[in-house]
Amino acid sequence: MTKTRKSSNGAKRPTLQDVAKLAGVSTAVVSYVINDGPRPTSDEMKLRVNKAIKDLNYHPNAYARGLRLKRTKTIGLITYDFSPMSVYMSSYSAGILTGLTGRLREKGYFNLVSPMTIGEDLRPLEELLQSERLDGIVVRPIQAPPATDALLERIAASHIPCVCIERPGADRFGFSAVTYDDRRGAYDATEYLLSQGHRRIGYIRGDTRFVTVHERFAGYQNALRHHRVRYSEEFVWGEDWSDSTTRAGVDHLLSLPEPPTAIFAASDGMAFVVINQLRKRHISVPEEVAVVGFDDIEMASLFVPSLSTVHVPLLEIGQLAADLIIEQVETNPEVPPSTHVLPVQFIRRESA
Amino acid sequence: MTKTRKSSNGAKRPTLQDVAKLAGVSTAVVSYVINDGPRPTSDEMKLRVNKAIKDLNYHPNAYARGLRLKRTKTIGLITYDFSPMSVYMSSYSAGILTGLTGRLREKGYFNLVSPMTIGEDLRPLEELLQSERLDGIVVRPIQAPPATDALLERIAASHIPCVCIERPGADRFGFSAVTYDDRRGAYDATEYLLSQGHRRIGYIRGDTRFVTVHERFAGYQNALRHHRVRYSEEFVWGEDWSDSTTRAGVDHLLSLPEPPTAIFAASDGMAFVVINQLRKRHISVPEEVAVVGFDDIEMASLFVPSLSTVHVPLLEIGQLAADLIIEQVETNPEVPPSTHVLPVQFIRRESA
DNA sequence: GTGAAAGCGCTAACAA
DNA sequence: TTGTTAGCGCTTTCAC
Repeated sequence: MTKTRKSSNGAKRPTLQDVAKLAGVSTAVVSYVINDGPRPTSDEMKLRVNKAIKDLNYHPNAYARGLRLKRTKTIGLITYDFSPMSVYMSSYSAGILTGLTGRLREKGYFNLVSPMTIGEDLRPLEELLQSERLDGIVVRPIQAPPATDALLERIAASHIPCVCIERPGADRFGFSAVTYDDRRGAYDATEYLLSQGHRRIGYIRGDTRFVTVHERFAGYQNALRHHRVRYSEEFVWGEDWSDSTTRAGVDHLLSLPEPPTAIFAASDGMAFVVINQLRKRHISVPEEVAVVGFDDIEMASLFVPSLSTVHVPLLEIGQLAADLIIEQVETNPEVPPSTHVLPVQFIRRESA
Repeated sequence: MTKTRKSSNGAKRPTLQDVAKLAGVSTAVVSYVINDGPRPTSDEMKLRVNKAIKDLNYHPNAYARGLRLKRTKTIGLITYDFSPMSVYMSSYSAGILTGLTGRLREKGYFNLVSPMTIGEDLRPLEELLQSERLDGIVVRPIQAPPATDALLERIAASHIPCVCIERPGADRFGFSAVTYDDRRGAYDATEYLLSQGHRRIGYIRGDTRFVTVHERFAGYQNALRHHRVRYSEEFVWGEDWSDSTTRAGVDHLLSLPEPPTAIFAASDGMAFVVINQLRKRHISVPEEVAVVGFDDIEMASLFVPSLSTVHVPLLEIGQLAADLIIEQVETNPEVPPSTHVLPVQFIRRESA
């Protein structure tokens, strides 16, 4: 390979200078034409310049432009989870990511995914924030305000526009947020089970470090209370998402003198394990024990039996977050923060 | 607009100049200290400069540095799929992404995910390539060389180092590649079924536009041939991944005068649907019909019955791709392209 | 309408 | 060793 001009990349890319030279105009005019402003240009200039751009296959250098404009067309997605890479691993966040990346791209923005692990040193984050790489940030904190404050504090201190996804940050940060009504979803699912005549409903809770786990649990309790059905702590199980804990929960529930006739698992993933375990013990679903999940991930409709669950509009969450952050980045007079709570919907399938 | 501070972000970030001023040294020295070269500095300078950096909480502007060095510490991941966002949606690519992002991050690189849709206009890609945002590219083309040539052609023309994942590009591009031996995996899985006494093995193929689909199919055929078991076209079904096609395939196979005793689905997702459909028809798995899948996504071990399948080292694929692309970016004398074929492994579980 | 030129923040020659 | 300074490619003020 011949190494004529540039250090590593072979051919030198044309610059705005080259375009100007070829078109026989000044660099200013080229810039005006490209950006359609801020000064007007004659049609003839436009034509000449555009021809030169085509001929050279010229594309502006994003870094030069970024340096000058302090605008990078890049939005960071920061996740803050216990496992470094659960961003991708769960179908749940895959939905959010898909919505987010898609909408950003439509609007000409790039998406820099940066997964942070809870408890991890925040210095890499600091570096990312201060390096002026990002126009805006979408952050997905899964814990309640106190736990995520350190993270959000750093982001706030950076003065980079930020939108929270799933959980709002503490009010004082003034970040907009896109969340969904998981309490209501759990309420609806529980109410459905009650309407089917179930009076003893086991609840597999999930990792209690997640706020959403508390919200969903509250929905379950509210529904019971509202329908005057006795709530019993022995029906509730779980401190984490693990398969073993979930299976132990099923065993525990079945060992009760009056075992539940339905089990509400606070995530689809756990619901699958619950069904798995019930079947291992030769208990049919939904005939002997009904099971409902939460999230409506793709597999929910595929599973055998298909899973009754609460549909969370994951795609829409991502899209709305993209819209909000771009609005904030592009609007100079800061838009007042807003919190959007998206509705969820109970989906009845075979398992309950 | 007040020129003193910053345009949108309130406080102005400190620059290298500020550090130099505070430390009472020249900007060159600050740069030397930060980058530990290219000129030596005295320990006293190092101390003074580092103190100033701490005091100001200084972090270099990535875009200024990028403009100067032509190095952005950013690797693009370009996927080329039929659906715009299947990157995230499948557990399959989630595994690859996790490995890739994780390793890049460890080595101080950022990851810009850019999903391309097959048939889509390549102009956005062109823009990304020419805008000097990326140090390197990891591309995941799912089709065979001729179909992906246009895409790879553009990448090659940009002279940005590139590594192919899953499928190698045509030789002439000279890209390194990380792939896995899916033909062998299908061979092993088929051989296992044969060893269990199955002689009529249905094959659900998947979307034939994917190269991997052909590879896996070839493995199935090879195993049959090698063991002198009759291959019959009526045992093969499918032109896409859809649930309906898969279900129809099961119905078709069962309707044969001599229906298969085992079904090999070329992806775990389809295997789930196959089992689903078999159960709908009250056929027990694996007693009446054995089922094996391919990929070993997370759900495979969770499913009821747990799925016998071919384990693909998705994480390792991503990690190795990261290693290769960084090596290429950071090594000036171009490293010769290499193709790495990772081994796969048949995992026996309950379904077969 | 157009051109000249001053920087954005950084690195690395070139001087000292 | 350290300081001075010329750019990287772009936008935009200022002059014409």
